[in-house]
Amino acid sequence: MSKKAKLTAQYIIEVSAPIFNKNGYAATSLNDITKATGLTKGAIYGNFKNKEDLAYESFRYMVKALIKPLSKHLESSNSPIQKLFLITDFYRNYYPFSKQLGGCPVLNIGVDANNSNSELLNKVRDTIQRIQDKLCSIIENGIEDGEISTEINAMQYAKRIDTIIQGAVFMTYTMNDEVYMKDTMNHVDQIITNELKI
Amino acid sequence: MSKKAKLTAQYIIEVSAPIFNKNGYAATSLNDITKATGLTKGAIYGNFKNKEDLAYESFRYMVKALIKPLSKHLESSNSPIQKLFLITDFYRNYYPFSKQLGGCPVLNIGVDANNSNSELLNKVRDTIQRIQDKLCSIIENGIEDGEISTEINAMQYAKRIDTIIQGAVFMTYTMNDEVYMKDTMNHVDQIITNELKI
DNA sequence: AACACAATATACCAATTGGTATATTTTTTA
DNA sequence: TAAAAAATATACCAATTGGTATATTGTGTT
Repeated sequence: MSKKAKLTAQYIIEVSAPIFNKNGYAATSLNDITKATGLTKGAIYGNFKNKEDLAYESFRYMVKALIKPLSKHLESSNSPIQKLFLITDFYRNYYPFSKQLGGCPVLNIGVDANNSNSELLNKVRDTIQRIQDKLCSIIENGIEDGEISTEINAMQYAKRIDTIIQGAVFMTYTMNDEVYMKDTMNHVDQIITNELKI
Repeated sequence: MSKKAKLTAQYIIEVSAPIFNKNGYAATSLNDITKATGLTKGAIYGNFKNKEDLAYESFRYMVKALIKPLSKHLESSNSPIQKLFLITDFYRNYYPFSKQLGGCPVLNIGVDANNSNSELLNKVRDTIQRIQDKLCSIIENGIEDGEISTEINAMQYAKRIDTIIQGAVFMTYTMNDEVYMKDTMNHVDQIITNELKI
């Protein structure tokens, strides 16, 4: 793949990702993609094996565009407890942020690919696992640092918090009401304060 | 519409509903429906205006099939606090129960219809609203009966609990792991016991 | 049983689907 | 700057899409 081709491939991904994210796999046609990119099928199929391959790469790109700002946001503090509060802080603004990417890829593609047995579903699962592992290690660090109670099952709370956040994402989008996100993040803060924090 | 036609219409709905629920609107073709029902397009379009109309009626049916058993389950007790525990009890078995209907219609159709501006999306929103209203009135009854603290904002907690439950549904399905549902319901029980109950 | 009417099946429609073989253009290398 | 190679555009494919007009079958009424 030449320098040029790499750039076009990247360009196609960046344009296609929000479309797949918004509409789902089946509801996104090659015509949607050629229209949006201004390229032809020749360019698309020259750079991607097929529609599924492009959807897969689009999801990978979307997750990166989501995780990077979150990771950066977490750098503002070294305290595990503060990092947890930074997570709820990040998600308080997640609706407008993710909307500009066509929605939450984990939620949208997770549901969309659920009955497909595709590589896409595996990638979504892998993404969720990574997020929970990251959360888990923050909690574990908090236990080591003496900020978080030793009684706490780190992975259990990582899963819980992630589950609650995803519920808030679903509700916020479906009801088109940010109150769900804001109030749910207040609730997660309560959990951090009352159950995790020593 | 004759007695016969009403039966076929109902039959078409019952067969189509799990298909729409599993695959989503765009990924479900008329061919899928004619194959599954053993009927022809003539029969489908004789009983429904178009594909969207059938999807709409399918969702309505799916919600009924979901809400009725829940309502029945709640009749086991008159105590509002016990009713709340009966809800988490119901959702502890929700994965196998809803799987047989092709998944959770609120989650699946909610995400699927989100960028469609369709009547379907309005119906999903309406369904969520109804569930939360029901939850809210249980909490309000609990406050009146002196089982639940008067400090509690009933609607706020109704939304919170519903949000958490939907998160659990998403996680359970996407990760194909009932642990999410079981642990999340334990967490909701904690909220009921520690925050709502007097 | 015969008629009228409703319900379903058949046969078709244009438009769109994902994908490909080939022609043309652009980029890279020598 | 030519030649080689790679990337993109064009033109096409069979299959499928949602939907409809019409023919056929089934049902209820008298």
